[in-house]
Amino acid sequence: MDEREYSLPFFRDRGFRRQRCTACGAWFWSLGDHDRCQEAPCREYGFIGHPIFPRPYTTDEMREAFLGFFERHGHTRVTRYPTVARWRNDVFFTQASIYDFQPWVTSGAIPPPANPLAISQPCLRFIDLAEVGRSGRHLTLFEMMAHHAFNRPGHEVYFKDRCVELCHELLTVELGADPAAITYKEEVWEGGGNLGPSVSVGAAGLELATLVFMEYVRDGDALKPMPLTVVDTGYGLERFVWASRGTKSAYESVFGTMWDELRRTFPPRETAILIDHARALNFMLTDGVVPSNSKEGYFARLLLRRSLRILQKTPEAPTLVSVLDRAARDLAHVYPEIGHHRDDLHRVVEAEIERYAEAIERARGVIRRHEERLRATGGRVVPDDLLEWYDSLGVPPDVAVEELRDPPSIPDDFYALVAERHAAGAPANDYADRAEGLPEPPPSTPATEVRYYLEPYVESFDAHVLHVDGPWVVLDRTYFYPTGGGQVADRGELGGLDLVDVARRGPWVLHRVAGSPVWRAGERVHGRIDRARRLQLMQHHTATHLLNGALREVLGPHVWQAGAYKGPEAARIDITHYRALSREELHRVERRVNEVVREDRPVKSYFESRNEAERRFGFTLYQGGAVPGKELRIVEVPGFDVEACGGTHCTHTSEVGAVAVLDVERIQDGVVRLTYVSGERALDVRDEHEEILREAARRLGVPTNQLPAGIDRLLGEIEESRRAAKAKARDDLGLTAARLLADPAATFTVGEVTVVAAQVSLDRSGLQELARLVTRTPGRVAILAAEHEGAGVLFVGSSAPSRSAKAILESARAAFEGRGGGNLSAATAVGEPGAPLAAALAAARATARG
RNA sequence: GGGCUGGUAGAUCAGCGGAAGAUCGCCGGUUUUGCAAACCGGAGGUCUCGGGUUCAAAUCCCGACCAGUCCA
Repeated sequence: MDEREYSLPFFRDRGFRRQRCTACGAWFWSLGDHDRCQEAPCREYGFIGHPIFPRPYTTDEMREAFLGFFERHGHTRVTRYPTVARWRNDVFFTQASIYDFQPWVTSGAIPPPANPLAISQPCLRFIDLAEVGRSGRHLTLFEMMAHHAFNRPGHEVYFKDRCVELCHELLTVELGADPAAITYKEEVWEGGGNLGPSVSVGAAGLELATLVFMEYVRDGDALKPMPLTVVDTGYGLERFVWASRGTKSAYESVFGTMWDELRRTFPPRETAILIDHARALNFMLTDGVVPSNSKEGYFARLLLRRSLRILQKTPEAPTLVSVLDRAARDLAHVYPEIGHHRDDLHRVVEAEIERYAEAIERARGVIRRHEERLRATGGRVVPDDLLEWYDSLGVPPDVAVEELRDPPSIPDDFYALVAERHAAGAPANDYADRAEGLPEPPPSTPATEVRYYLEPYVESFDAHVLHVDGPWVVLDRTYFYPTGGGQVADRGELGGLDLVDVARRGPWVLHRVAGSPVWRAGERVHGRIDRARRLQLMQHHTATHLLNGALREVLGPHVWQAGAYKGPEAARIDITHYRALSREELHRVERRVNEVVREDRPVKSYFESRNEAERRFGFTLYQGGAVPGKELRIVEVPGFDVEACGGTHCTHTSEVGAVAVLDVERIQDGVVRLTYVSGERALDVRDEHEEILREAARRLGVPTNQLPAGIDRLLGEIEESRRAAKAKARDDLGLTAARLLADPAATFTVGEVTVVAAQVSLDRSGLQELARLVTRTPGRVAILAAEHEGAGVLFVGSSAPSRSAKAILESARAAFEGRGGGNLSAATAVGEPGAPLAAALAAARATARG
């Protein structure tokens, strides 16, 4: 990046000098003279015992100082976003403040909530999980304070120069740092195909902030200016607090009195881990993560289980729930939503604690048995076994070792070895682009005016064609609902052609018709919506909201929508929940939903500013993932359910008719799927079910209400006749065995050994059973032959140690070109079709005699 | 989303190519004033499901389903 990018008027006018770090070689700007940049590792920490800021701040004070400063300097304070980044499919968690605005705001698709804005965003990062408590500064939960500006052509807010000036003023004027101590290091930031200059702000060995200026798009080797440039800053709240206190580790500065409290029981490292994890868990669980074995849920489980292990090792340790509560109390000063649903959060945690105990219990059994088996054969447990057990049973090595009589030593690099086992490549981070495969209208095409929100009951309308591309048509206005929010697109007719799909792309609604329309731009066309289908979709969509509300009421506020689909045949909703639904819970949910339907509550749909809506309803608005836009469309059933939603809805709950849940399944750990129908479909499905019952009852010849009893009787009869058939077959075989033993043509004796040799008419398993009956008495040999499916089968059984079944079979095999084998007590072979079975039988008989 | 374990009697599990087992529980008997216990006997199985390989599959291979776990 060209050095002119960094030569800002602010630096030049204020007397900053461009200098070069003798350690890392980077250029930096400073008012003071430094041979090195003021960041680790180029220089060591100089602020321990000598704080960078003249007075100590608490975390809350520092956050307020930052936000207040930027508010006074023209920024709007924006509330935090959830730590679970539901609006993105490439990451699980919010890892930086700019994540809040990606991808829609940074791409220019929608305006930011305020411009410029200031925020302190709680972020979760798990990359350095192992360093937490060890390094003295790493955290899984931290707050990134930031000021952001989004500049469009003609609407410039501020960029590099003003940004650096604000930063410098914050540090030196607001917080009182020595201006000469600060260095601004020149760096380059790159990500997501964009890049730009960035400045790293350091003092006394500590990197305090990074100022990033997204400015260019990489186009091969060339750089093209971005139409929208972004000021992306990041100031580590915890670092600032640490810098104001200069304690040995950041934890003592950041964790306040909770640190001192837990330190009475735990060593520093464990204390730091417990508090850090408790803080992170409070945010994750409050924002709707349910611990599980996959996706974001796994990270909650990881933190919970790590904390549990520490607590379990210490006899006088408090409970995990009380540690979480204690951390929540500190956070709730600024984030009142933390701790709001304390009881529900406890239930979630207790469920996970129980599951961990079960997993460990299961593991103990496996480990003990494994060692016993090894000891029996003179082997012993090796370190590799510990790895295997951690991987497949979830038992940490120190717990496994407790269970062993002769434990191996735990490898020092245990967790590195685990990582090695999972060396497989990372999953593809695909931004699923729904627009893919859709035509792109020319940019000059005016936006489609969407009418389905305002007048959801309109059935036919006229509109003008704006653009035609193959079967796709763009209109100036439309009442057709495009696929979105889990609701499938409308059908109907457009200009006399069947409408087969509707999709949204940017500001346009694209209509796909069957055939090739020859319409010109400006032509007037008539649209007619498939009314019955649309009504059904509306009913399903509203039913989804009602169900969601009822689920949260019955199961608790940890329930979040994790996906939904509303089709004309049925609808389904996936929810986060820590176990399968019981019949009783489902029953209560169903009752509640239908109660709300009968109460005929209004379903209000309206637009509201994002900030106002979030203030009134909180982030549970975003059940279907985040919705872009400064204005949100709110769908509210007062006192029951409020969601940001772009779908079409009934105006009163009674229009839903009824909601019938057809199926409940646990689709993965932590996620339950409900499939249901409403409206006309509920009646149809009820009719179908009744018909199935009636038909089943008719076939069974019982009244419908006696169906279960009738089935029991039938099953009993089947079971009985199965037993009878089995008994009869056994009896028949017994008779055959007795007959053969009494038949001198079939039976002869050699010394102590009785040999039965005969050709019978049985299938393969019949031969085996008969041989078994004969050889139940010791000292017997059974040589049985049968024709089966055109080929000869020979079965030899032996209870005489002197006669090997296998040897007898081997001697006869060649005679009928048989293939087979066996062991001392049983052997079988199948011959070639047409080969002489009698000869084989004779050969076997001869061997048994001899 | 990917890897790894596992799915056999009511429960916990063994068996890992040659004729389905153990322990507990259950039923019956002996013994005992009664209970517990001991001893003897018995019932209980579509070895998760579907394909394949093989003379032969609970066992090996492939695929589903279910559960557990680790990693992103």
